[in-house]
Amino acid sequence: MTKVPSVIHWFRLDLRIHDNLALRNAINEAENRKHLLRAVYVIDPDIIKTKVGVNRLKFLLQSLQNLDENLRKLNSCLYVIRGKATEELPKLFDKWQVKFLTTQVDIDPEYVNQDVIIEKVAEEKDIFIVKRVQHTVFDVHSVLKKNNGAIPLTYQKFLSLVTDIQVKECIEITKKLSDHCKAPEKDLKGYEVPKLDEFLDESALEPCKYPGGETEALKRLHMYMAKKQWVCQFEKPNTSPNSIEPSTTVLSPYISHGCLSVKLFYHKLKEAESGSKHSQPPVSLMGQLMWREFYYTAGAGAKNFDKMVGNPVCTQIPWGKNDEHLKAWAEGRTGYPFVDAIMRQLKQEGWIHHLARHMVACFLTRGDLWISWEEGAKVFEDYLLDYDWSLNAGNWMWLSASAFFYKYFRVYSPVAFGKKTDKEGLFIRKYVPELKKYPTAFIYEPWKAPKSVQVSAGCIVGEGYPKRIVDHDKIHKENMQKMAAAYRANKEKKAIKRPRS
DNA sequence: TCTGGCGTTGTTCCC
DNA sequence: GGGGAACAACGCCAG
Repeated sequence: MTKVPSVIHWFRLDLRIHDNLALRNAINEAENRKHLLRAVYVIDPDIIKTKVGVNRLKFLLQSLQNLDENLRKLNSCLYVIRGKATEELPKLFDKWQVKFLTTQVDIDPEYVNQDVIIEKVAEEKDIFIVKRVQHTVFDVHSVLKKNNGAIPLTYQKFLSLVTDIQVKECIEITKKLSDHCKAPEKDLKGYEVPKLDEFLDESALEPCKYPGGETEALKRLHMYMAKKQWVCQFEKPNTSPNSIEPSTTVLSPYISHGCLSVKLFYHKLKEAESGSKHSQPPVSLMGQLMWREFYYTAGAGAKNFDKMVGNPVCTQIPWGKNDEHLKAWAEGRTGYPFVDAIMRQLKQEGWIHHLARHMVACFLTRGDLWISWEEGAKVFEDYLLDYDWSLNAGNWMWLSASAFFYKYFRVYSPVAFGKKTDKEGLFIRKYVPELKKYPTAFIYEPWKAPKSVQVSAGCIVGEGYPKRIVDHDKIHKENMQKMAAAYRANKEKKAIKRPRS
């Protein structure tokens, strides 16, 4: 057992040293008490096998590696604990004589449940815990309180709640940790940052398009914020879902892992916008950030936000089950080239444009396949680098017209939608290479190509590329009727619940 | 209690 | 090819 007691900062979704108040609190506490600072991250090897896809795992490990490098600049380092937080941390509380623990506030039930257990253990062991809101711009619980505990159900309503809230300045850690607060190097044994090959075979992975880490995050942020005019003119609906290079910032994976502070992003946007005419929420870049806050607020306020049943904001829809269709969708072989290209980009690169998410989410749920949004959310959880509990559930509910958005008759066409921004089908040609020689006239609808054209393009529909698993023109109309019926049933149920007095 | 305005990002047809 | 209207199938919220 160590003689000198310890202060822990438990990193979770705040894999950075900039604007990390909880980390600064831990450092200051260690200095004042003359304790050792232990910066820890807990990684559960089992979760990796089930929920986190290989690309996201790689991103996470790169972020941890970079975090360790940045901590070393502060005369500290990162301990990576293998196992479950609720089992491993209590052991370390004893081993390291922990007196003080800091961490960030999270709303993902997985973290919330962990917190309950850890806080109980900490209380028994007389460990003081400090939690800081630093994964959202606003404290979502105080936003809910401001709305009398009700969940804001529209974006505009949410904006009206936060418009007069003063956002605090970012904080920096300017002083290095004193040598006497630095834990001995030998303590690190067994807690080193994992190399990729500890968890996966790197050779099986695609080249890394978006490397993880705080350093990369800040580089990316500054690159975009330097383009003041671009920032001020940004309007999301005018960006392209199917450009070969992303038409938006791709800061999302860095934000979801906390490599980038949302508060820093907020202030940088304010700075870029100040003194210039600029676009406004919901379509502006600031508007994008506010969408995130909106979903976080809803996710914190609603029970079972990531499920249909027992979720107060979610319309109950009798989705069907079709594992073959689900699999075809997830693997990018629905027979609709635009849908398949998007799903293959997602699987390969871990990121797709927001409107591309609209396209495939609508297709899976109310548009074509009539499969529950919960199934789609699970696939996204696996594949997305920027997976985020509340955003994922919120957006899936939006697209399936289960909550927040109700115009279910607006269905994305898997043929027409992509053409608006990519007539030639370059995006399809890249991600569905078996169709790359198809003439432009048939690139979105290869089944319409005469056999001779299919032969000369080197790919027969039904052999080299799948036949359509559904007929969109027919099925989307049937699904609209089902949506109408589900809405009617929901309305009747509500009327029974709240009878006229 | 009722009503009209409005909501980040639809499609298709027609001029 | 760009813009506007028809299509017909919405719920939330402020007044």
